Amino acid sequence: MFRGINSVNLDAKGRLALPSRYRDQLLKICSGLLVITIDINHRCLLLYPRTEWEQLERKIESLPSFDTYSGRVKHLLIGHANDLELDKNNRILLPQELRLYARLEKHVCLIGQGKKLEIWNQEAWNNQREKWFTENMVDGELPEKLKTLVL
Amino acid sequence: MFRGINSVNLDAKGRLALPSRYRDQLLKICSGLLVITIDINHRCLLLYPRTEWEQLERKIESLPSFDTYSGRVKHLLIGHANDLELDKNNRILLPQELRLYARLEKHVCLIGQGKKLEIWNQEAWNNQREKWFTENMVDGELPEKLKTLVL
DNA sequence: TTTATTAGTGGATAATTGTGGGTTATTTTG
DNA sequence: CAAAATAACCCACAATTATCCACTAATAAA
Repeated sequence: MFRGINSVNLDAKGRLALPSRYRDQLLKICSGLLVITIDINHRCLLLYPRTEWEQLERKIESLPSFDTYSGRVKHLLIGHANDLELDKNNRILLPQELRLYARLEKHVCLIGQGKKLEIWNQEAWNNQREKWFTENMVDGELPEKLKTLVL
Repeated sequence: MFRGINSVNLDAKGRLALPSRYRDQLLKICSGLLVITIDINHRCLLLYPRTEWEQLERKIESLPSFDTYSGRVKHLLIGHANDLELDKNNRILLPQELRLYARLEKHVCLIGQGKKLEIWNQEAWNNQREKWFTENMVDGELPEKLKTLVL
């Protein structure tokens, strides 16, 4: 399980060093094999252990072929997915295409989100966070599950 | 499983070099034997391992004969299917007819989509992608499977 | 404080892949 | 059947990528 924020720097080649606390975990559950893809709702990237991704991919693939929205989700998620592997220094090389999409330059944020890690442009993350704080939730729009959630 | 985007160039002869990461996989599952056909929903091409295609073809053939849409699907998919084989440099020669249909010139995109690869005119792909990003999904129109998908 | 160990960073080298084109074989066409 | 067009095959160069190594900073132990 991934939790917490890390602020990390990409090097000139677009490599990202994962926080060492994730290292053993990743080697154990997926031998350092990962999959990275884009997030559809925000301009950020999603990093999955290969094993986790494959489960998700099966679900995505089984979405109906002739449904417009399903096709879109398939194209965007699977179409942008890249296989990655940890190098000996605990780094991954982010594909240029995805770096451009998420507008990643030097300063990026790693956000632990359970089964996956999110990778944000640092500034974009700060802005998004501010937005979430200031925007109010409208009660009528909350799904049942959220309404009954006990923190 | 095919995933991810590759930007590739057709050479003057209309040959397409497949990314090397697919090579071993293709030789293993179908000895480099492929089938290419057109996509019905977009102006792009679909590339299947021969083995995959044959399974799909059986399903397509069994579609009801007196249904208008089924007939259309049969004609378009099976009618445009071409057998291809990888050459020694890991390339395939795209039939001219199909190249014209998908308006493929020099710059094309290869999009991994699970069991198949899609081949797009690069510009067409970029446009389509932008469209998908900017158009919002309408909640009421989402199929159940998509609504409950957890990324 | 000093030393040892690990984490983070950068870069050189070697291997692989992408790309182009020349040559030979095969098919098509008049 | 000859000529032209197309396709298959092969080689070689250029560009990119992966791999490896080395240095510095940071942390922990002595």
